[in-house]
Amino acid sequence: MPELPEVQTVVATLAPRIVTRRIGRVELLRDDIVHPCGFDLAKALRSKTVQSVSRRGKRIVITLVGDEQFYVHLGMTGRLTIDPPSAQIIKHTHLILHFDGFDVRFRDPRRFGGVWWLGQQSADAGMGPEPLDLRPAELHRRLAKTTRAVKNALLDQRLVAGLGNIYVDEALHAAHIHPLTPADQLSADAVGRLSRAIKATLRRAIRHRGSTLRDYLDADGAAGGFQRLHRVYDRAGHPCHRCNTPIERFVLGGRSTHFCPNCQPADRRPRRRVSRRRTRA
DNA sequence: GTCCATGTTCTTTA
DNA sequence: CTAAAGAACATGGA
Repeated sequence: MPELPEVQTVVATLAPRIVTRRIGRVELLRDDIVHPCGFDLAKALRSKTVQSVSRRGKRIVITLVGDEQFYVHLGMTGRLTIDPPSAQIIKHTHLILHFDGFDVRFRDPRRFGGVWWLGQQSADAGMGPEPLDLRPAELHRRLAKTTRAVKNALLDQRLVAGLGNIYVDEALHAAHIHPLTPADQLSADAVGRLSRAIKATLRRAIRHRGSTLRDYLDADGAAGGFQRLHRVYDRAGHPCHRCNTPIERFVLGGRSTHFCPNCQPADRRPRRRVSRRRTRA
């Protein structure tokens, strides 16, 4: 479930615990989560000290003293948590890094996530720019290269890195853009709104420590709070907070897509706005 | 049993 | 050849 705000929150909770700390024993309980396949991760990490923890797109990048690095991708259900060494090892725990006094454990039931050893390589390969420092003109240039629906284009990590199903739906609503709009047909004005909407949505989500719908927890085991502020995601049939029109849901590229038919019209220009922002609680 | 899920990548189709 | 659409991956919860 983790998109940029959730990954950022994991990095923020993990970094202060492990930076400058030394990894002791490494337990790899399931070796097919390691890439490249067959790489001896335990050997590479044992007795190494963590220099930094950062984020690139949805990747959690851990750099060791000596500048070798690896990244963890949480996939759909992955968690990277700090646990007491005495904690029971629950099902689907695939990797344990033993530090002095605590463990860092990677658990991922669906195993869409994993650990990628980079060595001296950068974590940038195949990644688009970071959305939080992407200029509108650059976003416009990138969107203009594809006829795909803007929602599909924004989910493409090579076009821009870090957005997923939740935040694309939320940002398109904030920008008043229909998800099926061909990416290359967006006006400069629309891309300007989209650029601001993406940044504002991500910043708010980070401030609220991400969204927990089902599986996501940060490194301290804490859930996010942004799901309570979603305007469209998982709100099909509920009134739009801006205009009270029921939010609609359809499937696009195998992903559920949520939008307000009044605020995000397919063709026509203007829209109605109702003064009331919220229905009673 | 059925459907659905915060992601990515491979395969198929146009 | 390229771009876009679909299927596949694996598990669990409603």
